Amino acid sequence: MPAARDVSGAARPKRVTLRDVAARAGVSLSTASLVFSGRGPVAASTADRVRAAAEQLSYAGPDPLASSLRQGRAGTVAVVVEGRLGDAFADPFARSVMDGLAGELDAIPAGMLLLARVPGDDARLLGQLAVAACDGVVFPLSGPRTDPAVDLIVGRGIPIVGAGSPVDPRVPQIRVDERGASAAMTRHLTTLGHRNIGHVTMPLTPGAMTSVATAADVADAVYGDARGRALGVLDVAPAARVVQAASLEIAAGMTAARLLLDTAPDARPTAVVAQSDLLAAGVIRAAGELGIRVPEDLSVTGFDGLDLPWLDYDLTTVVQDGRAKGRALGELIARAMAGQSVSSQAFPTQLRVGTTTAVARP
Amino acid sequence: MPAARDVSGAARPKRVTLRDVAARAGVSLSTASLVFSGRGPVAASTADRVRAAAEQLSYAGPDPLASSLRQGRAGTVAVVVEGRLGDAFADPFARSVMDGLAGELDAIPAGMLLLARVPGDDARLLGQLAVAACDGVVFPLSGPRTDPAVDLIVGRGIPIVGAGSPVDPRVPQIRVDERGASAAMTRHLTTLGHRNIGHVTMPLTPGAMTSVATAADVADAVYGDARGRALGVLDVAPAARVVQAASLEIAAGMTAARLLLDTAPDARPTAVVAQSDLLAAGVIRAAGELGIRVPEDLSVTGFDGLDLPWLDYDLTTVVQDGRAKGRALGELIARAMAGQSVSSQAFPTQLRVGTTTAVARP
DNA sequence: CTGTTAGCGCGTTCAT
DNA sequence: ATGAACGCGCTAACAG
Repeated sequence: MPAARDVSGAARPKRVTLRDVAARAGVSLSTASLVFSGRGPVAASTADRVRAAAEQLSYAGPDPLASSLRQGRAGTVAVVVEGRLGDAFADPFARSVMDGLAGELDAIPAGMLLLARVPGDDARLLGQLAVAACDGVVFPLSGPRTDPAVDLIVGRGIPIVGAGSPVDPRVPQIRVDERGASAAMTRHLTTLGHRNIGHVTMPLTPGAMTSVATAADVADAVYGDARGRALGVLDVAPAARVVQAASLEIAAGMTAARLLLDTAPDARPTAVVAQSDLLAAGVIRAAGELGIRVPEDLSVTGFDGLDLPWLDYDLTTVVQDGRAKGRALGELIARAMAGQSVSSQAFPTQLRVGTTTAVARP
Repeated sequence: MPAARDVSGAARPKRVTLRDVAARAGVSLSTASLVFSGRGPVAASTADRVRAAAEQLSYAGPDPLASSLRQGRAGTVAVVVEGRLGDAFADPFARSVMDGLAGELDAIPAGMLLLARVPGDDARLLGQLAVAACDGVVFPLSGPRTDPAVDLIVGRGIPIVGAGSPVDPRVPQIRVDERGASAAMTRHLTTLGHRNIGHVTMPLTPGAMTSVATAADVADAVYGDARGRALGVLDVAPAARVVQAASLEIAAGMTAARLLLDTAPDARPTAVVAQSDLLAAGVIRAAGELGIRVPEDLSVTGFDGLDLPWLDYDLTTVVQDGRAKGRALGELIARAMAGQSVSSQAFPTQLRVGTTTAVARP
């Protein structure tokens, strides 16, 4: 009694395979295979017979799993986002990056396997990456600068690319000069005469709470982009008071801003550099609630260059094209998966002056 | 000369397999397999030998593809979102549903394969579904009421679940009584004395433009939730003027609202029922620009019950728990994939009265 | 507790 | 243009 399927043969509705179709059509297995993949030359009449047989047997095409195994490729790229799914996509800039990336993956073509790094549960991500069938891994959003996942993925012989993180020689990047852009923005403010500058950072570490951050906190930041942007501010304004926001949401920006603004008027910053447009919107809102006028009493800057129609200002910000960044990531992983050697690339940003910054009042 | 790999053997860095590890450890293939899957009882010393051998050969664990083929499961659930990725996640409610769904898929455990139905390119989605390795398909957001993808997926013998769409006896649903909730909301307004009611719908069809919609347009709507909500309004206020928004974004709500509000004051609606909170925010904003006060001159209602901190009102809306809805979808697909028979379930909503509705002025 | 055996469903040589 | 064979890498069922 060799195989168990003989036992259950009567009960189980045995699945129809390419072999069955070939038999029904009176051709060999390989011929039927060619009909479905469209790769080899098959006589039209033969092909029709095969397709007819498939329809009769209600065969829906080659099994993706078996096909993948045979071809040695999963047809899938894993995309790692930071935080819960709902949070990861809360930032419009993140969405535009994902959108551009999705377009390029479609073109490969490859499916997009979405993996979330839930804060405080790195093990889950590692487990998923260990068993996920994928041909490449993309870290499209800023994550931890060092990541144990890299060893794992490299160990499986799968290419990785990132957008600034994880920092590892084996991970080619689409890299933005966060520090330089942030420094340029801060210089814009000092040029306008601002001397007392506040800074609202994105979370520096997972599970961050709203808090005042020291230079050491900045230097030790887990998240590379937040670190870079904060360093850029401190490069130009070493005395800047730095407050860390608890998330990327507007409400978090408001909370952080109050730590900066709810003080005696003469100690209060005349300008606040926020690390994202949404945080900047929160700063503006908090200022409004405190009766502080923007930009007369307070200049506010953002980062990313989002389109925020509900904001009554044209935000001074650092513009980066998220869709293009996503596409660049897609091209990078596509080339890496094709076996070509790829290397990190710089991605441009541009300072755009809006109506939220003005000369400092004497 | 049987196999080609003998030819390329010298050149190609042959991949290390479980067989190699077993040989190195001096155990049989199946024993090594048990060590990695942790399923069978293996002597601790044997297991250590195997793991040591794996490390020496830098073997990163069983190939997911081969493992999947053998087990007959991909370990992946396809999740179909409507529209481009960036757009699909623009709606916070959609994000909360996805978040809840992701949590349940994690628990199965299964990966989440994200597929987007790009408007005007249904073929792409069908192609992806035809070759995607997945054990189930979820339509978590409202899509077309009829969908050719259903035949394809059912043909592959894979379970499907949805949130109101596609409408098909083979697709169990987590179903919201859109029509009833919308009618109840409209009744809230008529009870307040409103007689001239306007309605802003979500897109009724793919590629919708801002436009006045007739009863026939509503009846023919492709998207089931938009249709149901509009029918609910018309059930209670048959004379309601209906305008279709071009997207779910605030700006689209503003544009649509102008069609309703930018008229002679005595012809203008005294209340507008919007099909989503974001559209309602657009209506409020458009009203503000036209000097129309909310709720004194105009009552506005939404749908979903989002948390919109930047809105200066507490929106009157229909609350539904998106996270819970996502979880319900996850449980449903999990049970279906386990071979259990599942059936559609009702999902509750609740009318919440805020500060954007008031009695109609005489 | 370990080894042996038999495929999962397909794509790809080669020879005809 | 077609068919026969082989094995991708692994796991499930047995036997010992």
